[in-house]
Amino acid sequence: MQSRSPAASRPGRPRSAAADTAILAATRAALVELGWSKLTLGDVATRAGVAKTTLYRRWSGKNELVVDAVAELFDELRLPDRGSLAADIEGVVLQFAAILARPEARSGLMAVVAESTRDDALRERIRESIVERQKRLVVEGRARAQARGELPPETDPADAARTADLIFDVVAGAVVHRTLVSAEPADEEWVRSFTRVLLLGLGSLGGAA
Amino acid sequence: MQSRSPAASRPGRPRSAAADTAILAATRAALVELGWSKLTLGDVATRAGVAKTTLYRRWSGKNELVVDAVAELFDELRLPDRGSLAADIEGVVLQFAAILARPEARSGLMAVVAESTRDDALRERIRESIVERQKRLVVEGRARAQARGELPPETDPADAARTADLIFDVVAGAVVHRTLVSAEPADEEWVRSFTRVLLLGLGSLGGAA
Amino acid sequence: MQSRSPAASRPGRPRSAAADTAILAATRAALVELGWSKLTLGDVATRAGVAKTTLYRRWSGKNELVVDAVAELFDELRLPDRGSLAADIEGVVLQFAAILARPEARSGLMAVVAESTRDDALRERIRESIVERQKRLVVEGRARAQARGELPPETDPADAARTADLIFDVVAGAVVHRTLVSAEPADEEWVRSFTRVLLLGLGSLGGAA
Amino acid sequence: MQSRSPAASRPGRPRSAAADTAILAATRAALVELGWSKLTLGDVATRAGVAKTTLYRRWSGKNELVVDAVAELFDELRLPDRGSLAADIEGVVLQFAAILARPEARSGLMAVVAESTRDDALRERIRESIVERQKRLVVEGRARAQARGELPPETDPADAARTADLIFDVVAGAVVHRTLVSAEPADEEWVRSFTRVLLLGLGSLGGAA
DNA sequence: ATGTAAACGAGACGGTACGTCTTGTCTTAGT
DNA sequence: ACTAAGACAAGACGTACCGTCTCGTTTACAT
Repeated sequence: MQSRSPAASRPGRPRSAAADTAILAATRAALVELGWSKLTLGDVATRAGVAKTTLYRRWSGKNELVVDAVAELFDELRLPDRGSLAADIEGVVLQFAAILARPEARSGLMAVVAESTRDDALRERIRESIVERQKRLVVEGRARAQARGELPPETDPADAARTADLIFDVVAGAVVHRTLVSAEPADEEWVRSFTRVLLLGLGSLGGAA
Repeated sequence: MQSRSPAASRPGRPRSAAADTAILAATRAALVELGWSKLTLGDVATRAGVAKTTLYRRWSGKNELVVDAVAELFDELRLPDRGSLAADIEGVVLQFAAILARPEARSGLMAVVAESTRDDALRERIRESIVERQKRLVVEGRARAQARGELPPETDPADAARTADLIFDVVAGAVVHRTLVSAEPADEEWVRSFTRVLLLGLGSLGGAA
Repeated sequence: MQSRSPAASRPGRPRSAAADTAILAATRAALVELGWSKLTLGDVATRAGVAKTTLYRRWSGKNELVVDAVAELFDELRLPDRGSLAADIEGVVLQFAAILARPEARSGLMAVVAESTRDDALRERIRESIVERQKRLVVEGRARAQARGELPPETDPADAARTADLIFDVVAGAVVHRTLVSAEPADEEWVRSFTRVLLLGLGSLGGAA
Repeated sequence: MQSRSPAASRPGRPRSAAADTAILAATRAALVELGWSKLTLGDVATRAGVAKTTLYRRWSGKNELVVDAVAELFDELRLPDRGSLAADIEGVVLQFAAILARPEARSGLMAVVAESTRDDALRERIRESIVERQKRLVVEGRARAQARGELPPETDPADAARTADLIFDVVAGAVVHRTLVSAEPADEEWVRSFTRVLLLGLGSLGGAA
């Protein structure tokens, strides 16, 4: 969705707000049924009850459309306050895994990431709409853990940012890899093991599971 | 590449061994120039100096072809013996990051993973050709660390397998996410930080970088 | 060319009228250069400056297209009034022979007739577009000869139709066979001999040529 | 079938005589089932229990093969002695019509004639194998009619040849056009009408049918 | 009996065209 | 100015045949 400057009352028939919603919903439905590679913009337009022209007027192509359709899914994520850092991490990872279990996310997310390796504008759009937007969970979680005394307060803000990035890559990467590449469920047992490694390191795995 | 039963001398003209090599090389070249979504099998055939039919006789489609072309890249990975578990991990992660920095891997790998979310046969092929094949690095690395006394020996073999899977998901996932999603280089500094978290846990990050 | 019901203003962009003309002309040009069997629809589309889809939207295949392209050639035929039945026949047969001497007619006509032996819809299309349309020449010629008193008026209309069919088969068949099978020119001398046989019968051939 | 110079015992394995027979029969069977345009040499080879190479060793392509396969059909034609020229003509025309009613002849004959408009070697082959070979019927029929006194003896041999060609074109052309273009049966009634016109001319049609 | 040479079956090969599909643009008429 | 509908140019898709080739095997004749 490209922002229209002041959205001030421009001449002519205004754009239908309902169309945007219908198109994004139709995109997700098509992702579920067909997957990314068999999804066609003509089909999405038909499902949304909209002409292809309308669709192209608002998005420049399939990739941008899918990014927007998928990005909405991740806005559901909430950081629960379960009383401890470990419990908080487990909670948010399980939510993340649940989203990745939905076919519209599975197929769409990896596809646009793949496309973004050759399209800088697309990569920036993904970063804005998905990555940076969810990084808030790491920042909040760490602040809460520091308040509880579970983690030391950081000194250098640049260092803090670098650390947040690292944690985000480790957490998101592990869940995505488990779910999409290894194709195994990120269930409660796995999440507990993962959280222990994250907090204590590999050495902690020696003892009881 | 599908295994021909015993390759026993069947009647008719035998398949050209050179064609396989040429096709896979052409596929990688096309991935570099065009990326996955603009790669066409007709173009690959032309680059390889081969007819489209020859290509379809050996691979059932673009996805299978790209899996094979990309899988060969990861066979270069070696587990160096650098004297400590941390150093070994850093070494192999840097190699992995170097492969993911190559455009033929970046574009191809995520795309086939995306496709595999809707194609079980493809997912199995990826697992066989890439995931399980490289999991050897985790197994070897752990054995070496246990020999050094850096990690406790495992007792339950089922548990050992589960742990290897977890480590693989964490390592591979983090590097892939850093490289392709966050689109930041997995350079020596990042690899050191990552390895420290992996071995010691989040708490270790408080002190000096 | 399939008639669109009332061609009433249907929604959407109307079909380009220029495309039809360009396609049929391109088809004839391709018949001249390549002949029927090497004519490809992709090539016709390119020559006409039109996409293949546009072509397939209007014709169901090569045969239908060639029938339409060839049929237009025969619409040039005119029945001259040369004062006698013999002279009229000679005139129209020479025109017919001249058309069959053109490569776009030679190659196309026989080919679609051959195809029509296994395709009833195609046969009907040929009959409508070519055969029945030119049968007018026989009907007009006979009426004129009857007006001159050269032929007796017919009594039974069904019999008249049967006779017109017979004459058409004899005339068209002889010229086609001479031109395409025997591959000899249907020149003035031949046409004179043929007309004499047609009017007077084989016995008339005994005397002077 | 290209004649091998002296067929003298050349070295090496001799060509299988059975293969020729099987291939021509398979060609006719394929013409019946598929028609000319869908007949493929690979399919003919399979039907004949023969490799494609064997087929190409003997015929240079589809057209040559079909000419040979169809030519054999016309060798069945016999000139009956029914006592009068009219009866003789009717007899042989009915035989000719019967052959053209068979699907292997219908589809194949016109197709190769169409192809021959752009291939001089093919036209010559058709003339040799089919046209000139059956022209004997005209020559014999005329000789018999002259012996009976129904036709005057010819004086100029060149003129006689020209007349035989004309008659052949008229008879063969009319039957082919009736059968394949008009797609009406050349039944006894039609043959009687046609023979009357041929012998007596158009004027004879005025009276009773 | 052995050697030589061509024909044989099988099927892979480089090509070309097929008819369909999707893309992104364009042109109409209707709102 | 916006919409729905659909035609348009472009070009990839995966399949089918083409006619050629490369195999290993078979069949004849001439030593």
